[in-house]
Amino acid sequence: MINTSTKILDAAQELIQTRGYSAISFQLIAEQVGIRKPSVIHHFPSKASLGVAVIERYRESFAIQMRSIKADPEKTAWDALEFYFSPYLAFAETPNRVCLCGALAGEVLALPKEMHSEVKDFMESHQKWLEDIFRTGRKNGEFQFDETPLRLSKTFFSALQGALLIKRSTGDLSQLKDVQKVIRRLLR
Amino acid sequence: MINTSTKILDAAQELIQTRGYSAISFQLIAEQVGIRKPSVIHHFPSKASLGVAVIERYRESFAIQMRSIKADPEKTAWDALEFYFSPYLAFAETPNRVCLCGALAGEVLALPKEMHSEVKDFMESHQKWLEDIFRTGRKNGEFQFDETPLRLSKTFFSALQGALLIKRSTGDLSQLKDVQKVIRRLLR
DNA sequence: TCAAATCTACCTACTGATAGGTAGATTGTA
DNA sequence: TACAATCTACCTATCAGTAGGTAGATTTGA
Repeated sequence: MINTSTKILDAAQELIQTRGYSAISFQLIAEQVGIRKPSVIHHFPSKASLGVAVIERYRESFAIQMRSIKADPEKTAWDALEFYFSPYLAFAETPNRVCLCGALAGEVLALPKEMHSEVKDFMESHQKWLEDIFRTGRKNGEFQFDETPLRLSKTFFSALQGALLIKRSTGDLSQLKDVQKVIRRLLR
Repeated sequence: MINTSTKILDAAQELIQTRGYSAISFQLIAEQVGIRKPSVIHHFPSKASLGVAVIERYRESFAIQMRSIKADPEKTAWDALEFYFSPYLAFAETPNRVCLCGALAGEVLALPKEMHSEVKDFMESHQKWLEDIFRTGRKNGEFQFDETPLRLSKTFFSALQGALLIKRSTGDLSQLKDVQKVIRRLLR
């Protein structure tokens, strides 16, 4: 049996990823979970605290998976890259769904201050992971490229986030698939 | 003397680019322009009609400039690319400002239906322009690349839109500058 | 061991603020 | 004088959040 707090976090995360933080409300989340609005507020006393909880859980689950990939000596840089690609593809399969932090970045000015640094840290840590994958892959001969790993990670992270954004308005899944294809080919 | 309708469109566009469509209101726009809320509604009878007007004006001004570049036989593919880059840089100089359609794509589900196809058409026409620049540039020997112009345009358009999005949350202008740098180097 | 105290989860009913939008009077100008 | 632009005053819906309370499980202490 999954508890109410988790149900609220699940509902809030999905709603933020599909509709955005400004567009969601305690009322909407309560309806999804099947309880009343003040009961949601009982678990998360403000919209800001709910937002922070959603983003912290999201970052943590990403971080755990990335750490386990990096710790595994069996995994190649290609494995790590494909692993990094996989959640983007999963999001793109759901209509209108983007990366949580991509959704939040789109409306930072409408966000409570407590969430700003969470979004910023998310962006920076993802770019660091990618940079690390590129650096390691080139060092061990898996990847070939002329750019610096830093600039390359910025470009390709931008492209992945942008692809989800664009796919949301065109409905065309190939936006993301083609971006991932191009990234793979530019590394060979 | 610039007329009230134009002032309203200017204010609405800037507010959408910095805060998003959901976050703006007739009240806020009225304050920026220096009139009362019902006076704004006199010019644009609904929020949806204002949104559509903003995006149509934006698309048209972009289209006019792109047509003039393409019609000019003096202009090289590099010129066209640098011209295409310039508004992104201009947006990035203003804190929190992104491409209008990037901002709108981030919240399509919160948008009135009339605006959906406008955003979609914007995305598709921008990718077509880029594809055309890449195809022409390769044909006349200015650019070298192995990918198809279509996939390359999707990737780089994604990267430009994504860079603005990310820059908004990190505040780091180099996100966009590095992406443009990488694109230039990958074409040589 | 049994009852009082406390905690958790949820409820109904409300507040004040703000949203988009309307009705109708007033003002400025050609 | 006629019309567009602007105004004040208002509407209803919805927002985040509060007040005050109920039901039932858990903990505490004589």
